[in-house]
Amino acid sequence: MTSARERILDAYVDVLGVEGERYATVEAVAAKAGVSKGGLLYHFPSKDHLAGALCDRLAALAAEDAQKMRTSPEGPARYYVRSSHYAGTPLDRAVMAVSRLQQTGDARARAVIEAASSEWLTILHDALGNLDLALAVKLIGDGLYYNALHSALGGHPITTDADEGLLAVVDRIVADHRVS
Amino acid sequence: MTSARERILDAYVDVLGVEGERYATVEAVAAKAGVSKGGLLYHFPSKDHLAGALCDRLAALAAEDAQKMRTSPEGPARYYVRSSHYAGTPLDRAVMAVSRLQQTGDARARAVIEAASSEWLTILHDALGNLDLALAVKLIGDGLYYNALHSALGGHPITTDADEGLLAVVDRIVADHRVS
DNA sequence: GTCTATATTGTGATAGAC
DNA sequence: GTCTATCACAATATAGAC
Repeated sequence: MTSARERILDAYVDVLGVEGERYATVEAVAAKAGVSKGGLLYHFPSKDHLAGALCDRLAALAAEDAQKMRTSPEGPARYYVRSSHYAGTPLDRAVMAVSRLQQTGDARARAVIEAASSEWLTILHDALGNLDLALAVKLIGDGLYYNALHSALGGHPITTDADEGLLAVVDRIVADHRVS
Repeated sequence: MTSARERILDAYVDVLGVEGERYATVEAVAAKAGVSKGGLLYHFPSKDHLAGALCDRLAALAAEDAQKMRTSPEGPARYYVRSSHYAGTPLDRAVMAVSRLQQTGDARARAVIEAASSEWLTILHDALGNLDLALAVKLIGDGLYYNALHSALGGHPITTDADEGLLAVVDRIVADHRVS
């Protein structure tokens, strides 16, 4: 049995991702986690603490992912674009949730997204040797997140499969710039 | 002097874009527009009507833009990527505002963004003749919006200049695929 | 058309029982 | 550790004066 703390955090991610920030009330999250409002507020003294814990979780998951991306056999560019297709992984869900949080003006949410984003761009730049090219690849991945962000609400479960045609275009862009 | 209705709608776009959905209360919007809460609710019988009017405004601006994009001398691909850099145009501001609205689960916001998105992709597909390539270009533009969405909050005024290096990469991608 | 109350509801947070 | 009240406050919306 996972700890109550983790279950509550999972429920928060879930409600943020599926219903949106407006519906992620303490009561709704508590209900989803199977505890009462008071029960939740024992583990997280305020809603703000809950948000902070979520940001910490994303920071940890993003650091893990950066490591995988750096050492990926297919190369960071293909890895980034492929993994930017929403597939419901813990990282995907955390990014979606914190993106929603960030829209409320939460400064930590902004900072953690900005940090991860900057790290991913650095990895692409290191691998591709060209900042404009790295930016183009990064933006394709970000665009996938943007679309997921707009598709995921209102109970639409999304999970887009990695798009082979798009990946082929990315491969080609990268290859074309390498020979120049 | 613009009509009070338009002034209120402008204020709504402003607050949504700069402070976020959470702070876009009827009172805050009314204050920004220089009227009272009751004054606002005379023009828009409910907050929901206000949201609906904003979606209608975006639909009109997006239709205008699609026309410009189709007939752009630089070509739809370069036009789309260049104009996706946030420059504070009425369309930029409306997209940003409705994106924020969409995050609350508003169905009309979702529909209008989805419709514009689909139209832009169609134009790119028609111009480039290759759906995967059109998708890649579209995603680069969407990625720019995604980043603007995260940068714009908390009083950070953004207005990114069009990035010539990125545009050059896009030109090259398009050219490379045309000869094949 | 625009304002000042006021009613109503929803939300975050506290207190204290178990 | 978790629950059931309960409080304090903010937000939408209404009513009626001007």
